[in-house]
Amino acid sequence: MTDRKFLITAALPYSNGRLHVGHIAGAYVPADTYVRYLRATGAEVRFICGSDDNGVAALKTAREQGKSVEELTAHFNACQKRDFDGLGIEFDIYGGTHQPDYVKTHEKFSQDLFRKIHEKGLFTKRSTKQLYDTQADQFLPDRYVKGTCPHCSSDNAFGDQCEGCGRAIDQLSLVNPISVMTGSKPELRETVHWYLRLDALQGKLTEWLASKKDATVCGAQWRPTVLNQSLGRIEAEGLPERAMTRDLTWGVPVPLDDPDAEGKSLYVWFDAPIGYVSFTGALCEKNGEGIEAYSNWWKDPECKVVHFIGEDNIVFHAITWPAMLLASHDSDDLQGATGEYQLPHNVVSNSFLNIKFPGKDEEKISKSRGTAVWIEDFLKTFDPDPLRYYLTSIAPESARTAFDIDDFVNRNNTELVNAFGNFFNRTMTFAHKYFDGKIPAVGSRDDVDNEHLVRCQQAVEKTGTELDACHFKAGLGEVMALARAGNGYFDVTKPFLSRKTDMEACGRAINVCFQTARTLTTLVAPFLPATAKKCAEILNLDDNWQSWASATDELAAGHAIGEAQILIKKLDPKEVFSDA
RNA sequence: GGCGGCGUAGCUCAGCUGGUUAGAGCGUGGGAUUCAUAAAUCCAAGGUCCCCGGUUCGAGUCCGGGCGCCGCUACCA
Repeated sequence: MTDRKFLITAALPYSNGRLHVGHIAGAYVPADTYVRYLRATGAEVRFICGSDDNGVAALKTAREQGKSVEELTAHFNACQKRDFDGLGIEFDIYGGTHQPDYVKTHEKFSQDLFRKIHEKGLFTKRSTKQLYDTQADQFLPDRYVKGTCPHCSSDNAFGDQCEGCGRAIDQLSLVNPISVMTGSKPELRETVHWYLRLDALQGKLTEWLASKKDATVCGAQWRPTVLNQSLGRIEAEGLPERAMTRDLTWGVPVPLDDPDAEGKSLYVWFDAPIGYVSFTGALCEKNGEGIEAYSNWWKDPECKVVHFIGEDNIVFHAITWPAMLLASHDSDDLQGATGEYQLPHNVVSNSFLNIKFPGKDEEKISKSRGTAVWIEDFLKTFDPDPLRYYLTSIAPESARTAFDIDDFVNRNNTELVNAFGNFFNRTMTFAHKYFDGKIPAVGSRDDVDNEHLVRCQQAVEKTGTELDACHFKAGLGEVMALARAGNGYFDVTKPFLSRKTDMEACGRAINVCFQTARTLTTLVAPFLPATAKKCAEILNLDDNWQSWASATDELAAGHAIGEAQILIKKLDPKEVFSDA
């Protein structure tokens, strides 16, 4: 087990806004849970994230807020980091593609990869016409041009799609185009860009993706949506060349000795995933291994790279990004030979989270419509673990689900508190009342005791199996099932009766309850780290308590436990709603 | 239009390569109990597994068709 090596990434949040529950449910809680589990099994893991700072969207927001783009992205980078910290999502490094401490390294990595692909002849240089905002002094992406729809004459049409009739629009066919950046009338200009030859890579990519269909062959369970969406797309439309450069100065400069490259940046979707690599380099440097040690993670076939993303990122992480990596290869090895960038071992994607307010229909989370539940606000009222619990239990693993504050409170109270918290609490208080705060003697266990202990062992295995497969909802379900089984055992053995008649039997039962609590502590740790830590303190466990292998190590009779305390607070729906 | 996902108990959802009386949690009704954050536990009621057809000894599970909801369709990330 200890020879396993993983590099886990969570999607880089774009640094022009705060984080809401949808972001967290999609990529971050699952990734953090996975990392914690892998570490518990003894794997060597690095967990990488950071902000995606480049691109025109940050410029636009900065302009709207009257800030410099550096100021804006630094601000939100810090906000996001705070939110992650508050939720117990612990990256080994939280970088930023244009943050002062990372931008140089990031540029170097991005430019190196671009050059490498260029040398391999997998870019096509081509000229196109595009709208230009003379006031903002920049070319306008489709979405940044507004105008009248050529189909339905709606005034609410953008350069990519009409909001009125929903039809796709060519930017140049818009009637009376207006720049969203400045409101001025754009003019048509000629521009040159470098296009990635996805067409040339299509065969290899298809083969690579197809190899992920069989988990027993590739060793990773790809979610059907990720695979089918990507393969379906390629099969239906093929892969055309895609521009990987933009007319923009806020980004990574195009590293070519070519007058046409002047004033151009790499497309933000080209450089963003390279952030995973450059932040790894920065982490290695910080750890004193030197920046080049990144290759121990990225260019070693023994290391498994797993990306956690939201559904909007599927195409980029399952097609474009692997294409970039493939394009850099000298060998024909699909996954990457030693010394070459390894293609992702898995891409784990969740659907989006909708939101459901009391008395209203389920709807999309939207900043502009004010339907987002911000992490910052949430953490002012609630502890992080109930949110982690809720988001994992309703995780949109196969279809969209909805965040419902009513449901959140209910699940917290009826599941987390009543089943899990209560089992701990009744065991602890019982031991304090009748066994002087010490683990009672094992006694001579009977079938009921032994069967329950076997049940604990099975829970460890089942939870592990689910987590290995990135089935977080199911994994958490196994943990909760054990907590319920613990309650069942308590009720069947009735130590509260035997304490009056047979202290040996009473102690025996409580001893088994403690072993169960011990196991639960390790099992719940990947999901609810703060709660697990509390459990470990209460149980007075040694430093190795998170190790999966030690989950069923028995607490010795006589072992002293700490004070009993409430693990999870019960929430009063009335108070919660008055806040919302 | 094309591609993809979803449609299973009142609610939220599990059901891998087809196989005994279709599962869990919540909710509801009831029993028994008191160590516990008035919690736990046990039992029960509740389903045409969206519809039609096909393959099969046998389909919620595979195939074809249809209906409904949703997402994607790349140069906004």
